[in-house]
This record gives sequence, C-alpha cells and structure tokens, in this order.
Amino acid sequence: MPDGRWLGVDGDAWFLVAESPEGLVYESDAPPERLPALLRFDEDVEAWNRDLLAAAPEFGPRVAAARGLRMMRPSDPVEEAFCFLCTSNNHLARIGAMVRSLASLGEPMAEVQGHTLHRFPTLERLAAVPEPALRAQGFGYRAATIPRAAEAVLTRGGLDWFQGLAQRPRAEAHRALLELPGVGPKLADCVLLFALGHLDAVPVDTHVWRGYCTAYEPDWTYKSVTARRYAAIGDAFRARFGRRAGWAQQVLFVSELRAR
DNA sequence: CATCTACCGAAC
DNA sequence: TTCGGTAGAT
Repeated sequence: MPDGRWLGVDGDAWFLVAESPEGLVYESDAPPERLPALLRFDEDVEAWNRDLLAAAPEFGPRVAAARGLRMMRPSDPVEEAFCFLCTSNNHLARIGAMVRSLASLGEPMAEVQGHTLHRFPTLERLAAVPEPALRAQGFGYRAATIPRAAEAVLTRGGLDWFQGLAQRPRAEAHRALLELPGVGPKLADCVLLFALGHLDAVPVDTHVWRGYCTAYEPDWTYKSVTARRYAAIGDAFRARFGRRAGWAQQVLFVSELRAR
C-alpha cells in the first residue's frame, strides 16, 4: 500500500497490516490467532537461533544480520506452489505482478481499501487457463508450465494429494513434487519448507549457493549447481542443524541478501 | 556423474 | 550483456 501498510491474502483470509512501535497492528476477516499463526509468532525464534549458534557458532553474524526475519506458514500448498512456480529464474517485481495476475483469476472474496481481493484460483481454474492468456500477461515460458502443473496435481488427487505430502517423509514428498512440470529441486524444497511443514527442507537458490560455497566449499564457487551438489548442501545442513535446517537456510539466505 | 543451452523479461 | 531455476541434450 502507498501508506506503508501491507495488504494481502492467505488462503481464505485477508490481512491489512501496519507496523507500530508496539508491534503489528492489523485488520483481518479471520480470527485473531490467524496472523500470529501465519507469521509463526507462536514459535520461539530466539530458541531457534540458539539452536543454530550451538550447532554453528560461525552463524553469529548471520543471525544478527537476519534479525526480524519471520518464516511464514501459508495455509494452502496449492497457492504456495503456484506462486513459487512464478519465481523460478525471475526477479521480485515481476514475480509480484505475475502472482497478482494469477490471483485475479480466483473468486473475489472481499473489498478492502478500494482493492478487490481474490482467493487464489482453484486447480481446475488454473488447469483451464489458456497458455496464450498467460503469455499476454508476461508469464513467458511459465505460461505453459502453470496449467500443465495444475493438471498434473489434479491427476494425482488434487488438493487432498497435495496436503497429504505433509504427512509423507520429506525425501518422498520431494520426489513427488519433482514430477510436476516446472518444479525442480529448489521450488520443491520451498513448498516443503513453507507450506508442507517440512522444516528440514533446504531450498538452494543463487544466494544460498554463494553463501554456502564461500563459507564451506570454496572449490565449488565457480562450478554449477548440479543435482549432486544441491543434495549435498541440504544433507550437510540436516546433519548439522537437524530440524532447524530450514531455519538455517533462511538465515543464510537473508544474511546474504542483506549483505549485497 | 557434470556441463551446456534454451527459455523470458528485467536491469545493467 | 548478465542474471536466474528448470528441462533436455550431450
């Protein structure tokens, strides 16, 4: 919003959030516990950081640099997956435009501050979107993968199948997500970490790769991210940080970003 | 196994 | 011209 507030949707709820010296002040159509749940205010981030520092003291400066970071817990894995489908090989401004474009295909759910807010479109709706329509909206080659990925999810059982991945072992759920068109190892790990509650998933993007190579594998710096090296980073994080591996990734990611 | 290239727009 | 995940070829 122009006034610095943030207006957004998660699943079937909208939130209008402002920062104040006393903390977050917000309006929403959801019960009061919904935003704290979305931002994991019910979790003890300081304890997470203590776990990180106990396992890796060299994370000290990164933990300090990542102060204020929240790892979100979005409610709908479908919404999460298709938003992440927009992020591959892409920049933030364009991602935002694409996500808003997808959202506009969903059912209107509220009118807030003059903005019409929409639920994220259903899998059926996404599967039926003509590729040319998305091309015209600037989706580029993702215009083809988005409807195909929606079709692939429907073939496997739709939303129930997707939500069921939260109960499967992480490695198995990762393999299942890789079968979706346009979803590679990084996007699969993002969906596992944020939407499916697999807190030991470690998405490796360009920033995490750079930070990891600098700190732990200097010989890899000018090499490419192969499937083997990708997996090795996640395994190393899980061996070192256990259930905090995903949080360690978040801290590494944000500290790298903020150092640029 | 790893490396290369195409994909599409944005930013340099 | 470089950047950035995925997919397919080599």
